[in-house]
Amino acid sequence: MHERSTRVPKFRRRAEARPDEVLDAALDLFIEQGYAATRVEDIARRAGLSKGAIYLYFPSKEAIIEALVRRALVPIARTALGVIGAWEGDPRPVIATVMKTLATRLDDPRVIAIPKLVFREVVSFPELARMYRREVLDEVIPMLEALVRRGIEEGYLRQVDPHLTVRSIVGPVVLHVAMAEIFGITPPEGLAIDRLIDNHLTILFDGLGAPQGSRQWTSS
Amino acid sequence: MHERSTRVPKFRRRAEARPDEVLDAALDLFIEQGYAATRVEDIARRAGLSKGAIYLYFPSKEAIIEALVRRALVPIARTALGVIGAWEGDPRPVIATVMKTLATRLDDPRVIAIPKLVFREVVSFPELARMYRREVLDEVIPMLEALVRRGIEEGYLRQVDPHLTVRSIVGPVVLHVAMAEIFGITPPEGLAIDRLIDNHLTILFDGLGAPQGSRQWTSS
DNA sequence: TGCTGATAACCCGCCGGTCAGTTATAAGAC
DNA sequence: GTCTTATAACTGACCGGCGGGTTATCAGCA
Repeated sequence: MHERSTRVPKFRRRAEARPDEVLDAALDLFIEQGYAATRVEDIARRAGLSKGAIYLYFPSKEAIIEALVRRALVPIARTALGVIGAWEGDPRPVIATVMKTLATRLDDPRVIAIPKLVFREVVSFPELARMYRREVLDEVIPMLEALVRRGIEEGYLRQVDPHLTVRSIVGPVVLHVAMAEIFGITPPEGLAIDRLIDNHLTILFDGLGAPQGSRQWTSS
Repeated sequence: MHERSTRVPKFRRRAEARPDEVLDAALDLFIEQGYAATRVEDIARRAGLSKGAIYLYFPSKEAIIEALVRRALVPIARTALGVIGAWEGDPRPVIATVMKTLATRLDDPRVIAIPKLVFREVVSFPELARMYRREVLDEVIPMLEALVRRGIEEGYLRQVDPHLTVRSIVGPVVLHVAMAEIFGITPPEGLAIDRLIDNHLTILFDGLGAPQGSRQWTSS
């Protein structure tokens, strides 16, 4: 990651790049050891600074984790918006695409780290959960709900509760990642998230029940 | 030591009950404020003790959380074992029963608190995750897998990957509870976990797609 | 010479853990 | 009963380190 050269220029960059470097270092350490166990001094060292310098850019340790989550939210929300927006006809291909996109993104340790952080620290910092809900969930969930609702109205989908059905769509992926992350429980062949998605979409669209005119929804 | 009485109470004020009382108090506080933010003194006060007395029963703060999780695991594992064991024929009714049982149990704040604790503290105490995996997951998951596998072999279920399919079965319930717990996102009518299960089982068994031949335009 | 980014020693409140001392309980002795 | 004795159960003051946050000072640059 960081190369530590012996001839290190004392005053390197302009101050503009510093905050992001601090956040990068903090994210690494929060992933490794969690928020409470990470000292500000650790963050400073990894960012190539002294502890005091941290406080030139952030007023407190808590401000670091908030800025970290806030910074991560921007691209997530932006990505999600584009995909679903305008769509006519059968919503199933859209669902399949969204799932694959989601799976790909969650495969990145530095992406999955954010919801993990939010979850772990939510008791100490409720503001994190509010941010995450406002910026991500309140954008994505209603969109998926609307997608399901329209699919029902247009006769493509069975009569189900759109709100609850969103859980049936994304729940398995979340659980898959969570089990791998926390307990190290993965399929014999590794994470195999693509295979999970395929398996799940088959069940989701056509049901677990007996074979009857099954279809393949894998697009790759 | 001189012991002569067949009556068990050797010398007690309340020593026998103390460890459990301490664990109860600790669970309450861990739920409210998390492990790191809870002082041993807090636990002692709520249990009606002084801090020093805690260390008569537990060697360290970490031992408290371990004992807490361990105590919770016994009934969980025991419950799960009985349900699935011997079953012939269509596995779908068993799955439905298991799901409803799971949902009911997770509705209890003091039950759901345990996996939440494990998840939050897993970075600091990997032993928690190992315990949880060994005592709960490694018991339940293979059983569900075997259920699915037999269902396939006997022609009741579609050809799917049994391992991955377990995620499609329980994932939505986990996500439902997690969203409610962390972000306060619930259906308009409240948690409605029974309705979630019904909706999910419909999709799981029969698929999200409209029933064959009934792909109709909106029928009121 | 003055400004800025950065430092390292310092301060101090917090909390896990300890321990000498105190109190409650029970069993004999009478 | 009640006095004595033994000890389990418990207390609360204390310690030590740890880590978040501060500040006096410096080093480079124009």
